[in-house]
Formats: sequence, structure tokens, C-alpha cells
Amino acid sequence: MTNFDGFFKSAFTVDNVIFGFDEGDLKVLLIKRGEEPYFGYWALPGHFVYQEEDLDTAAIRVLRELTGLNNVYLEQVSTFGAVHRHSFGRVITVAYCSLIKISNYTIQPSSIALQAQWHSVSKVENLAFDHIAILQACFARLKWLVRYRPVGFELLPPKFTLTELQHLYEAILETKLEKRNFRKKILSMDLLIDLVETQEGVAHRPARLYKFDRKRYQKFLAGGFSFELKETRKKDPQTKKIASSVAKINVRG
Amino acid sequence: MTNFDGFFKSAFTVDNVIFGFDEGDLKVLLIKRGEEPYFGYWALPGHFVYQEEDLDTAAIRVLRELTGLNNVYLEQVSTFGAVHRHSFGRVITVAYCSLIKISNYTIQPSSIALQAQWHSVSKVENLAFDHIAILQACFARLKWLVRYRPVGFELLPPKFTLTELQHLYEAILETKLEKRNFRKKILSMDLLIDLVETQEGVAHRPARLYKFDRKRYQKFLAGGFSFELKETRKKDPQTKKIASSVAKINVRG
DNA sequence: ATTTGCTAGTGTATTTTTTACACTAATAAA
DNA sequence: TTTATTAGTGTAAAAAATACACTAGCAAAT
Repeated sequence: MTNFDGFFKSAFTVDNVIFGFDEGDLKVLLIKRGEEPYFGYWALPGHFVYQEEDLDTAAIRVLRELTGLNNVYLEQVSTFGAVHRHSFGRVITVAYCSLIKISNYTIQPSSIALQAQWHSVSKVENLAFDHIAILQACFARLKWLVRYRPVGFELLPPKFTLTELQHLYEAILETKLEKRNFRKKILSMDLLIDLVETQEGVAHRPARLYKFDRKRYQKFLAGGFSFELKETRKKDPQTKKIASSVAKINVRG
Repeated sequence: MTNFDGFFKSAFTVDNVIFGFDEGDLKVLLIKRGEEPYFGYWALPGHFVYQEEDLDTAAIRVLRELTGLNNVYLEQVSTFGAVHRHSFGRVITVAYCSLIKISNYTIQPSSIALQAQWHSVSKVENLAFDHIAILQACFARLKWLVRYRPVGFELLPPKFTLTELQHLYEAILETKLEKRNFRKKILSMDLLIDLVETQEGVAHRPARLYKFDRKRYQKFLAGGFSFELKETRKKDPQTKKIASSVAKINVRG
């Protein structure tokens, strides 16, 4: 047997892009680093993976240590392994995307970080390591995902209004959506349960509250599922020309 | 500074799921392992990543050593890192999906493997390590991708007929498509160049040959792109009921 | 020379979905 | 009672998807 010892000199970490939604704005949870390298920089929460620990387990651990949350949406997105991305040696990192309801979140005292804070995704800059690239990859994944899977609900409180849901989509997709059509589409999916309750304490007509029908979604998954959103069609003739030659071929089943 | 030496004891590999299309069937290129562990098993082509080598570079290297091909479609899919997946120690692997034109492929003498061979994706079983799971992940990715990006062309020879293209889609999506509608959709995308040439040596009306318009695709990417395929709608009432409550929301821009 | 078998390729009516836009409804504060 | 503000609806017109039956062109068989 050839000797492979030379290869067993690397480490790997997980980094977690934790998204939340608040005040009509998509946020990401960042920590301020308390050690070198990049001491004092904002960074994605992450940690080395232990020798006897699976990747997903490590990602769940990081999430739990930071937020105290256990059962949240978590998905592996991609792996970053540029040779010199870490000064300690060869460290590749597996990026995870998670979606949490901000209202559930409380900073944990046993945290790995000096401090943790929500930042508007659109305003983040200058993170430690290659974390900006990781954030971008996860944001791109979220943008994609939200069109085909009803993951948006993971970011909202259990009860929400259709307008809140629309604002969430608009924040993630960075676009405006048409109210009438958005509602028609969402309701036609039969994935919302009308709680026959309304908002309280608002200075205008109170909106109806809904919750996500998880059971119904499970049934859809079994039978093939597609979930897309259309922005108000642009008036710009150039764009329109391109859009009109776009084609789709769906498979359902 | 805390001592992190304990973490620098791992290795990582890349594994490459190389798809090809031949005889109306989707194939994957497998190698027969010439060393332990799993000596003699079929496996995905892969290799350890060198200390001074980027992940993508390693994937490209493996592909070149096996096929001699250089400029092919290659995409990172996901990373597998279960604790005991490799008997030498902790080894995580980054899975890549690549698409090649089978006609371009010739087995390289300097190959890493005892032998390499195309296998029908639908018939593969019993691979080394967790390679079945990796293959499944990459196949799922391809199935998804092909609906939204015109990557199918990477698998066809430079000149192809619409029927060949349809058969490719049918093989990947594991479904039947309706000829008239498939053609309408594909042609409406304006991504094919009509070569005004026809097949030769067939015992029936010869089909027209097309090639993929790469330049036009670049323009589409800039302006937002969507690519889907719809299967002939099922007659089964249960399925139909579900399909009719599926909703889509597209963003173009 | 004609027929047969086969695959290529087209026309189009119908249904479904998308899009756009203007309308009505309900609440608190002025 | 009026005003401001957001919630929520009706619907016509356009576009896209679907289904299905048709015609076209070639070689081999008769």
C-alpha cells in the first residue's frame, strides 16, 4: 500500500450563514472574532469539525451554541478550499445556510464569539477570511431556493400576514411583486392555513393571519413540486425582448 | 493562541461524477479500483487533493488524467464527510459533476485506474465507499440543472437533431416529452443555430442538424434566464389535482 | 414504379396561467 | 364624520402550455 500520510495534514471547518428576516429586511447573523487571525473582524459563525464528528453535526452544533436553537432549517451549500484561505495551514470549509425566525433567537451566554449581531445582508462588507464569498454563495442559493421550495416560512413567525410574506419575498429576491398576483399564486398553492384571526394594534384595516401548512407541503413533495415567482414585467423594450424569448419546460410528477 | 494542531490530521479528496450520453441512455464513467480499500470495486474517479492544490484544480486534474479532456463543464455539487467513510482516517470528499461528449472521450494510458468504463446511470449499484450516494446527489443536481440551464448541450456532439436533444432530456428527466411542444419550446428560446444540413445514412426522412448558440446564451444569462420542461400532463386524477394546485412565481430581470 | 414503414416536422384549437390595473373594505386617528 | 392607510377582490386581455392530428421525405420492400 502506498503511503498516504502526507495527505493527512489538513483541517476542516463549517461556516454557517444564518438568515433572519426583520423590519422588512433580510439579515445575516455575524460574530465578532475574539481571536487571531482576523481578530476583531466580523465573520460567519463557524468552527473546526472534530475528528469524530459528522459535517452536519458540526453545523448543528455551531448553530445551537450560538442561538440555542435546535430544529431549524439547515442545508449544505458549498465548500471553499482555496490553498491559502487560512493562515494556520490547509483548512477547507463547508458552508451551510440556515433559516431562523428572528423572534426565537436569543444570544447564548456560552457563545463562541465576543458578540453576535444581525446585519442587513445588503450592507455587509469586509468579513474575515473568504466569508464574503461564502455569504454571497448562500444568498444566491436562498434566492434560488425560495422560488422552488416554500422555505420562506422558516423566516417568518408562526402567524403572518400575506403582506409580510410578500415583503419577505421581495427582500430575498430584491424585486417588487404585484400584490394581487402574489396573493392569487400563494393562495392557489393551498399551503397556507387561514387562521381566521386578524392583526391587532394597527392603525388601519387589520390583516388576516395565516400559518404554513407543513403537512400539506409534505404531500406535495411526494407528488412533484415547483414554486416560482414572477416579477412585474419590465417595460424596458430591450429586457422585454429577451424575456419574451425565454422558455420553460416543467416536469410535474 | 489556542493550539489547533489536533485538527490538522485530516485529508480530503475530490470525486468526479462524469456524465455522458450514448445510445439514448445517460451514462456515468466509472473506474475499477486497483488498490485497497475496495480493491476491484467500481468507483467514481477521484483522488486526494494535494496540499498546495485548490479543490477545483484537483477536480480538473482527475478529469484530465482520466479522459484527456480539458475544457469541460464542471461544477461542485456537495461534500461528503461521514466520520468513518474511509478506512485510512478522516477523509472528506468534495463531489464534482461534469458533463462530457462521449465521442470526445478516449481512455488515457496514464490512467489512475485498472480500467474505466461507461455505465448506464440507471443500472449502477454496489460502488466503493459512499459513491452511490455521491452519484445520486450529482444525478439529482443534473436533473434539476437541466431544467433551468441549457447544460444538456454539453452532452451532445456539436451537431445534433431535435429528436436527439429530446431523447437526452427524456433520459435525464426520466420521463416522456411531447414532440411538438418540446420543439416549439426549444426553438422559441433562440438558442439553436439551424445548420441547414441534414443527417446522412438513415433509412427514413433525414433530420435537420442544429448546434448550440453559446454566444446567445451568454446574453440571456445577463438578462435573467429560466429553463423548464413540462411533461405530458398525467391523466391520473389524483396527480392532476396536485399538479393543478402547484404555483410558480418567476423573476425575470 | 409503387407501396410500405419509418421518422421528421407542422397547424391549430383549447385550456390554463400570467399579467395588469382598477376597484372595494375596514380600521384608527384626525 | 372625514381622512389616511393598508387589506383585500374582480376581471379583461395576453401569453403560454397542452393535446392531437396532420403532412413530408427518405430507403427498402414489393
